Amino acid sequence: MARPSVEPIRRRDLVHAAIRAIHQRGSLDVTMSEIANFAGVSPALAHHYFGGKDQLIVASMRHLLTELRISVVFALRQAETPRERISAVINASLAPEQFDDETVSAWLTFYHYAQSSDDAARLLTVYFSRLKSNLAGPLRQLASTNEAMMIADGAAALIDGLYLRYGSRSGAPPRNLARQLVERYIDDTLAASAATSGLQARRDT
Amino acid sequence: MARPSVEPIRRRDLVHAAIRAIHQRGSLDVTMSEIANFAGVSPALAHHYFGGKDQLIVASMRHLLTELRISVVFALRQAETPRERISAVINASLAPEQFDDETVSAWLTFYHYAQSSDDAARLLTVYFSRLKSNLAGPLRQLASTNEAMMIADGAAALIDGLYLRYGSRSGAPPRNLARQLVERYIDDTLAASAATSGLQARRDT
Amino acid sequence: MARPSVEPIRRRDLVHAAIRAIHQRGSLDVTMSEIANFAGVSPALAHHYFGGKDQLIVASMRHLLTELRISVVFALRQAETPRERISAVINASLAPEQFDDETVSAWLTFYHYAQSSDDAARLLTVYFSRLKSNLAGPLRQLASTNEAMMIADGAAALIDGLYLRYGSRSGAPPRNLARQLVERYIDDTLAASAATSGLQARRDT
Amino acid sequence: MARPSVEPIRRRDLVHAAIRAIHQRGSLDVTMSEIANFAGVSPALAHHYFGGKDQLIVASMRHLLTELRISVVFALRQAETPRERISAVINASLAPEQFDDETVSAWLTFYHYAQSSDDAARLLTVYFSRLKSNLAGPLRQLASTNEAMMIADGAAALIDGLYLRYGSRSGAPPRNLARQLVERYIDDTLAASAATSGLQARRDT
DNA sequence: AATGAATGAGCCTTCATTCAT
DNA sequence: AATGAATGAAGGCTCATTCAT
Repeated sequence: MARPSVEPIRRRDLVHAAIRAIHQRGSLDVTMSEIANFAGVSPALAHHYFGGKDQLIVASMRHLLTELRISVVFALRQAETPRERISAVINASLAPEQFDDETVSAWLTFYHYAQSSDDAARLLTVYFSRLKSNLAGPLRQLASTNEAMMIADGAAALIDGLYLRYGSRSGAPPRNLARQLVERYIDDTLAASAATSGLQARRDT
Repeated sequence: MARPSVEPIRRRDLVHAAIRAIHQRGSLDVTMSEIANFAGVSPALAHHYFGGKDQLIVASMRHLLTELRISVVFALRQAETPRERISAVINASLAPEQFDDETVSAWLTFYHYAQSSDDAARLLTVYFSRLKSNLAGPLRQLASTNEAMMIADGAAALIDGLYLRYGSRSGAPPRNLARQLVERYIDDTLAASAATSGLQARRDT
Repeated sequence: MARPSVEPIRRRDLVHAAIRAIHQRGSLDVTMSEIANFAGVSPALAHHYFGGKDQLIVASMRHLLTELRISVVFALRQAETPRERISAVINASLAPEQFDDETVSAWLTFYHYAQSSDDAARLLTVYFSRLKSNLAGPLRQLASTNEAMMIADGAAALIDGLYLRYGSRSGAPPRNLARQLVERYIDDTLAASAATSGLQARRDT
Repeated sequence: MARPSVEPIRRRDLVHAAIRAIHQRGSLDVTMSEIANFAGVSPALAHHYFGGKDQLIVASMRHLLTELRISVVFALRQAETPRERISAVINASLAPEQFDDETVSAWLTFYHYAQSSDDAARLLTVYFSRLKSNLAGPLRQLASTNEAMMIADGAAALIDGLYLRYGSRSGAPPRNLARQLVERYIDDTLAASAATSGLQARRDT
C-alpha cells in the first residue's frame, strides 16, 4: 500500500494557482511568490516541481489546452451529422467554462507569452491547427476540400476574434451571440458555396 | 522666429523606438533603456518627456491607432458605394503596413497590456467600437439595422482573429487570403440576410 | 551476531562522493545534493550522518590527510638511511595517487576552505607541521638542527608550491620533475650546508 | 574643461572594496552587497560598472597582478647584475605589501576561484609564467638553459609554497626567513650546478 | 535506516525612476 | 535640453536544513 505521492497534487494545485494568479494580477507580471501563495506553498516548492517560472507558465497553458481538447472530444462524441460536429466544436470552444474570468485572462496572457517563448508558441500552434482541423473535417463532407479549408480558416479566426474581444471586455457580443455568429458564418458560407458550386454544376452541364 | 522645440521630434522618435524595441524583444518585457537606445537618447530623457514607462507605452499604442484611423479615413474617402466603403475598411485594417513585423508585435503587446492598464484598455475599446461602427455604417444601408450590427460584430471579430493568428505566425492564412475571407463573410452573410428578408418580405405580402 | 551497522559504509561513501563532487564542480560550490547523488543517497541522509555540510567537508579533508599519512608511514617503514627517509616523504607526498584529478581539486578547495573554517584550518596546520617534522627528523641527522629546520621548511614549501601549480594546471612541471626538483633541493642545500660547516670546522681549528 | 567622469574612481574603489571584503569574510563567499557596502555604494552600482560579480572578482585579481608586476618591474630596474635581478624578483614577490592580510586572503581566494573561472585561470597562468620567466632570464646568464629553467621552476614553486603557508598562518616561516630560503635555494642550486658542470668540464678534458 | 516533502534565508541581478549638473 | 550617476525595490532562483513518516 504505497502512500500516494503528493507530487501530482502539488503540480495540479500550482497550475490552478498560476491561472488564478494571472487573472488577479491583470494577467501581467505574475510572480512566483504570488502563485505559490495562491497554492498555499512556498515559492521554493514551485521551483522544485517545475524547475522555473517559465515551465510553470507553459504547464498552465498546456493544462488549459488539455481541458479544451477534452471538452471538444466529448462534444464531438455526441454529434452525429457533420453539421452537428461543427456545432460541437463551436460550442465547446465558446463554452461557458471557457469564459470564466480566470480562463480568459490566462488565454490572453498565453497569446502574449507565445511571442517570447518557443514552448508557448508551439502550444499555440497546436491549438490553432487542432481547431482548424476539427472544423475542416466535417466541413469537407459538406463542401469541396478547398472551400472546407477556407471556411475552417474563417471560422477558427472568427472564434478567436470573438474570444479576444470578450476577453478585452469592451462591448463584446455576449457569449450566446458569439456562438450564433459563428453558426451563421458556417451556414451562410456553406450556402453560398453550395449556390456557387450548384451554379458551376449547372454551368458544367 | 522662435526656434522650433525639439520636443515633438523627440516624442515621435521615442514612440517609434518603443515599437521597434517591443518587436525586437519578442514583444515581452521591453525596458526603458532599450527604447531609449533605439531612439539614441538616454533613458532619463524618455522619462522627462513621457513621465514614465506606462505613459510611453500608451502613447505608442495611441500612435498605432492613429495611423490606422488615418488610413481608414483615407480609404473611405475614395469609396463611393456602401459596399466599397466596407471593403475600404477591410483593406485598411488588413493593409500591408499593418502586417509589418514591428506593428504586429506591438499590437499583440497592447492587447496584453490592456489587461492591466486602464488607459490601454480604453484605447482598445476605442479601436473596437470604431472598427465596428466603420463597418456598421455602410452595412446599415445594405441590411436591417439589426443585421448590420451583427454582421459588423462578426466582421470585426473576424478581422481581429485573422490578425491575431497572423501575429502568432502559425500557419496563418496569408494577408490576401485574409482579406478575401472577410470579403466573403460580408458577401455571404449579406446574401443570406437578403434571402431571409426577401422571404420575410414575400411572406409579409 | 549483531548485523554490522551500515553507518561506517555510508560515511565512507559520502566522503568519497564529496571528493568526487568537488572535483566535478571545479572544486567550487559543491552542494549537498550533488554529493548525495554521487553517493546514491538522499541529501537528508548526508545530514543525518554528518550533521551538516561543513562537517562533511572537514571529514573529507581529514580522510585525504589520513590517506596521505598512511602512505608516508608506509614509505618510511621501508627506508633505512636518513637520506632514504627524506626521499620516502617526498615520494609519498608527490605520489601518483596524490595527483589524481579529484584529489588535487579537493586539496585546493581545502586550502581555501581553511580560510573560513577553524576545523579545516586546524587540519591544515596538522598537515603542515607533520610534513615539516617528517622531513626535519632525518635531516637532523645530516645537518645541524638549525639547518635541518630551515631545509625542512624550504622542502615542505617547495612540495606544496609544486603541488599547487600542478593543481592549477598551468604549465606546471610534471610529477617526476617535481620530485626531482625537491630531491635536488635537498641535495644541494645539504651540500652547501656541509661545505659551510666544514669551512667553519676548519676555521675553528 | 570636461568634468572628469567618476567611473575610474568607482571602479577602483570597488576593486579595493572587493579585496577588503574578501579578507573580512574569511575569503569565502563574499557577496556583492558586502563589497558594495565597503565601497559605500549600492550593490546595483557594482553591477552597473562591472556587469556582474564574476567580472568584479576577476578585475580585483587583475588589479593585484598588476600591482605585483609594477613592483617587480620597479625592482628589476634597480638591479644590475643577473644575481641582483634574481633577488629583485624574489624581494618584490615576497615584499611586505604582498603580505598584507587582505592581499594574502585575496590571493588564496583567487587560486580557488581559478578552478571554476576561465578568466581567473588565465590570469593565474599569466602570473605563473611571468614569475618563471622573470627568474629564468637572469638565471640563464648564470647556468645552462636547462639548469636555468629547472631552477626557475623550483624557485617559483618555492615562492608560491611559502606564500601559501604564510597565508594559511600556520607556523609559517616569517617573511624574512622566506626570502632567505629562496635566496639560499638559488645560491645552493647554482653552486651545485656550477660544481657539476665544472666536474664535467674537467672530465671532458 | 532512509527519504520525500517542504521551506526560510539569502544572493545575484534587473530596472524604472530620480536628481544634480 | 539632456544625461551620467546612483539607487530602492523586487523577482527568480538556490540550497542547506528540518521533519514526519
